[in-house]
Amino acid sequence: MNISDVSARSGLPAKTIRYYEEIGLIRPARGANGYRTFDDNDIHKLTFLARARSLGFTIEDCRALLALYEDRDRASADVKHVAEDHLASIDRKIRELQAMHTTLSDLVRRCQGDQRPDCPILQDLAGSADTGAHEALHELTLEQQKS
Amino acid sequence: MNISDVSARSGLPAKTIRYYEEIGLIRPARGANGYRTFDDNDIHKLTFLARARSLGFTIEDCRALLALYEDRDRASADVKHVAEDHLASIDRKIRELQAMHTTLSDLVRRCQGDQRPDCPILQDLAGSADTGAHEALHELTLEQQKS
DNA sequence: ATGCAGGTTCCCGCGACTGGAAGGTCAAGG
DNA sequence: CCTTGACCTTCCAGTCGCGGGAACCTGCAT
Repeated sequence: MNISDVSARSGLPAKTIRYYEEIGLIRPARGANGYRTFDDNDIHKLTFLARARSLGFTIEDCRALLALYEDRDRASADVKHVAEDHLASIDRKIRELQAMHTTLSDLVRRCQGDQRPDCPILQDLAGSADTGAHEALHELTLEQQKS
Repeated sequence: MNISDVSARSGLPAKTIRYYEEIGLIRPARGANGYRTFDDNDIHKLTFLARARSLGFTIEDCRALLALYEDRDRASADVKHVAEDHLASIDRKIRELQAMHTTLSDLVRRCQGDQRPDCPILQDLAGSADTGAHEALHELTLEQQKS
């Protein structure tokens, strides 16, 4: 099976599949012409990777998960650990985005959006700290800067 | 005022301030020794940028917002437009992350996390589509791939 | 023989920085 | 005057996960 077929089956662009080989996630065979030849196991791995990536796991997470997947003596605790760490980072990102959303939607709501130059959004960015939202977000982002 | 003072005041790393100059967001003066010399306006712009970046605006958004900020004849509608676009992209990201969170937290919850190899997380990644969550997320990510 | 759709490698670019090397400058202390 | 150490400068490389495109090779149909 050539790369474009595998691309269609896995949903991954051919470029991505080549990249995954380059970084050692898969090792497809090569035909006499130099073309990559994918077997069922390669395809299986690629769909695994596509699914893991779609859940937001990093490439290195995927490498670890793939290794665990192929290790029949793995402990499910190890898998769960990777997933929980990722889940926590998703949580952090959601909270960060929600804090932005809160502040921004408030500013947008208060902006007339007409031809006049007066604009609460610019006022906030310029540091006129009369809204309270500024400082609240600042605290939040400070808390989250560790990650 | 030298760069480390400005860094302390604006909260931005010196590296970042140099980068902002490089891409033309600020144009600090130079002393006879070649050191950057920042005036109040530079500092004002940098705190503006720090605030805008902390709200998730891209650098190009920041460039536009800064230009609007300095244009006394701007229409607040233009500012609002930039902010609304950004707000929409924040919304998309939140929904994407929430979809991941839903699926992942379900998988984590169902994983025993012990010494045994059986693991619903790996089963899902491997494509055993008996949960229903897989397909639901797939639909979602397909919808969102446009952005 | 020709065309074209596939495949291959290679290198550059993205965004928004961050780290580090190599070197110039400044103020204080011996 | 010399040294030390903290600053400043520029420049280059790396991050993450690919995507674009050049230049070239292969396979198959006409």
